[in-house]
Amino acid sequence: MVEGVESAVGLDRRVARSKDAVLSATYELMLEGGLGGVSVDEVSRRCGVAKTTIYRHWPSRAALVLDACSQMGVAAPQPDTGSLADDLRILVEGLVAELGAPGWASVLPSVIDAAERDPDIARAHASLHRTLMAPFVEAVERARQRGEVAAADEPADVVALLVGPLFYRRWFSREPLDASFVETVLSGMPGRRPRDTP
Amino acid sequence: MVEGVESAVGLDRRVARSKDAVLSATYELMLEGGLGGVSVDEVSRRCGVAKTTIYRHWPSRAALVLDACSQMGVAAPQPDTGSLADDLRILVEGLVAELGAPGWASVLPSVIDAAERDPDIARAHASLHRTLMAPFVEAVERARQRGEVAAADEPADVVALLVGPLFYRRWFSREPLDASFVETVLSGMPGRRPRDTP
DNA sequence: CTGCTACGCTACGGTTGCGTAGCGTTCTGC
DNA sequence: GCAGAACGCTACGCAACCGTAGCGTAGCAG
Repeated sequence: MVEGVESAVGLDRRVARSKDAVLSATYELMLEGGLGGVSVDEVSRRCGVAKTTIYRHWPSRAALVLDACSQMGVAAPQPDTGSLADDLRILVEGLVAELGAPGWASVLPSVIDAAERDPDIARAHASLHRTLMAPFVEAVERARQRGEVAAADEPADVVALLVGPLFYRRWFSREPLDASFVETVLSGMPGRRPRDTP
Repeated sequence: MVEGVESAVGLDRRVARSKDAVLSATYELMLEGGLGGVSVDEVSRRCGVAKTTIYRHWPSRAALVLDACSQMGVAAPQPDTGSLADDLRILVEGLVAELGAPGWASVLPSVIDAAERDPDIARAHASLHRTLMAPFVEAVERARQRGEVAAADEPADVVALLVGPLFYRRWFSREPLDASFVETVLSGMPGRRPRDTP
């Protein structure tokens, strides 16, 4: 990693193989026990890569967790139907599916908790959050340029009103995220009539 | 705790004193490091109560944490102005203040994370959540009986639309919870005209 | 083919934490 | 006062985890 000659890309396949295995096992452990559930010994046991090798690639447990953390979320594809309501419906349905599946959704609380006290994790969380929410913000931005949303409305605010209730249901109230609730949330968005006058 | 004769209420002041000190220190440690930041040794060190004494009152670390957890939130006073908008404004401003202060707001992510995998914590979280949100639900219920809210609207849904964005800002997007955002959230509630036609 | 590099293995040392045991002391309720 | 409960103290045993060292082996690049 420091040699400066051969580390141009990834000349040694052994390195790539080890790193992949380690990161996979780390991610798997995160799913099971949150960030705190990751231990280097257990990662080593799981993926068959020796602990010494792990420490050859990451200087500490924190660095490993942070690395796995940073590669977590995948942005949803950007919809572009020309209608904000339709774009948001697509995005929300994707998000709801993600929230119900065992993936980053089950790790995020742990990340948020850690971010409360660890600046490095806070940075990773910010980046992850940006990635996940970018399509939402972009959809609102475009709608604003089309005049579908008032110029005074901050896209970030609109997104908060939309996804806030979804996150709330998933983690805070732990009520089901059913279709009817999704409808209720969507019907409060700009470009639609308010939900008490349908 | 098992004697059955003297433990009627709290006959021995020593017990009350120890328990109070231990629970206080436990709560303090929670504020600093979340549920995972609580260790029996550290609690003992902090409050000056011997570790053996702690184990005389709680069978395990988990039981202690759970106990401290259960005594966490305090319900806001129930407003009753006769207007849903005003009631909600009062409640929301109280909640925003709480979210900005170092109290249960900084521990909740940790509780949520633990609840994801620990049924006992999940129960404590459900109870805590009920306590914190009860005034909101009650306010909406009353408004519904006054006809201010459509009978078809579930109070829990209305509350989710209201507080979801606040929680989202506090923990997920980590943007400031300023007055203008609070206004944006409040203006989307029933009994008010939608925010794009002021 | 050869030399370098990554790797696995074993074995540490140190820390932290859980939960228990035994004993002497102090406080409390009666 | 007095018996008994609660407490503090010290000292354990055990497990998990972090991070390091040394050595021999296997695989890669040239």
